Amino acid sequence: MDRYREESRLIMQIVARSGAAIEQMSVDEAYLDLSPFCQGNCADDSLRLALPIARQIKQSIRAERQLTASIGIASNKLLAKLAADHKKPDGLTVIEEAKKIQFLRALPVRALHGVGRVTAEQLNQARILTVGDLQDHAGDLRALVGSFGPILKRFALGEDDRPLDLSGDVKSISSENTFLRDTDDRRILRTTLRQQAADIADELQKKRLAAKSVQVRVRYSDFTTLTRQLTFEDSTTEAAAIYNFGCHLLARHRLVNRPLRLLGLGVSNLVPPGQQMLLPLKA
DNA sequence: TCTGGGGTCCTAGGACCC
DNA sequence: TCTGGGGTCCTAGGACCC
Repeated sequence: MDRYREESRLIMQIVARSGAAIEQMSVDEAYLDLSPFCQGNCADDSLRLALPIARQIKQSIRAERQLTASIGIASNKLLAKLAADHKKPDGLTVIEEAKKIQFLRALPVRALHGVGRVTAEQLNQARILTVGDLQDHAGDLRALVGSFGPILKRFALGEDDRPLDLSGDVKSISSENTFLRDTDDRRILRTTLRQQAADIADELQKKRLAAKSVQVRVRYSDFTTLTRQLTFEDSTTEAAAIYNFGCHLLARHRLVNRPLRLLGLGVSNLVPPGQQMLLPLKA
């Protein structure tokens, strides 16, 4: 895994040479905003101006890392991702504004960002199978998918105004383990929790953060999954404290009343370390 | 996919305060 | 004492993404 991370870092360095603003999504995926370098006479002209930059990135990755990369060029994140996935190992796909409706029509609804197993099932039951069906749907999608309705409609039409998230802010850090065999052996559970607390404390230190909430997660043999969390006034960076809160949560809610398939520990409510509590001001 | 691990966001209910 | 409304915080679960 560390090999992956290192490779990822090197490739992101190559990508960064484009000068574009970058939002890294995972070890092997990132969005680039090339709009400052690609101002054409019309939207599709601008997209075409991105082509040589994309070719250069692919070539550098191949020359320097002996790896292929798939790139999608489009006017927003939704379409760029679909374009990148269009041809997989070594692709370069442009979705032009003039052709986006047509490109989307035949795709299953599941292809759209935010449509997972459950939402796809909801839509399918209403006989909405493809993105084309969504485009043609006259009624209010809120009846089917709640507040996601208006966004889903826009996605179906290839419209997406989500900006790149360049902040790099982390909201939570967690670690979990699935046991080879379900267990309620306290020694095994304590050892696991202690290691997880140590890993989390390491990450907190690397990211220069402290946590104000601790959360445990258990999963039983029937796949029932429970989480319990605790928020405190002072923040912590210490493995021992995180471990203790984890033990406390497990005990207080009697979560180990049968063997566990999975045990997880996490922190959230992250703040700069050593931050003092703000005292309420009274006039 | 009889199901691994690390995340984010949304919703809904309850507690608490004014 | 009971009633009401609004706002905020915490908690838990679930859907989704990579």
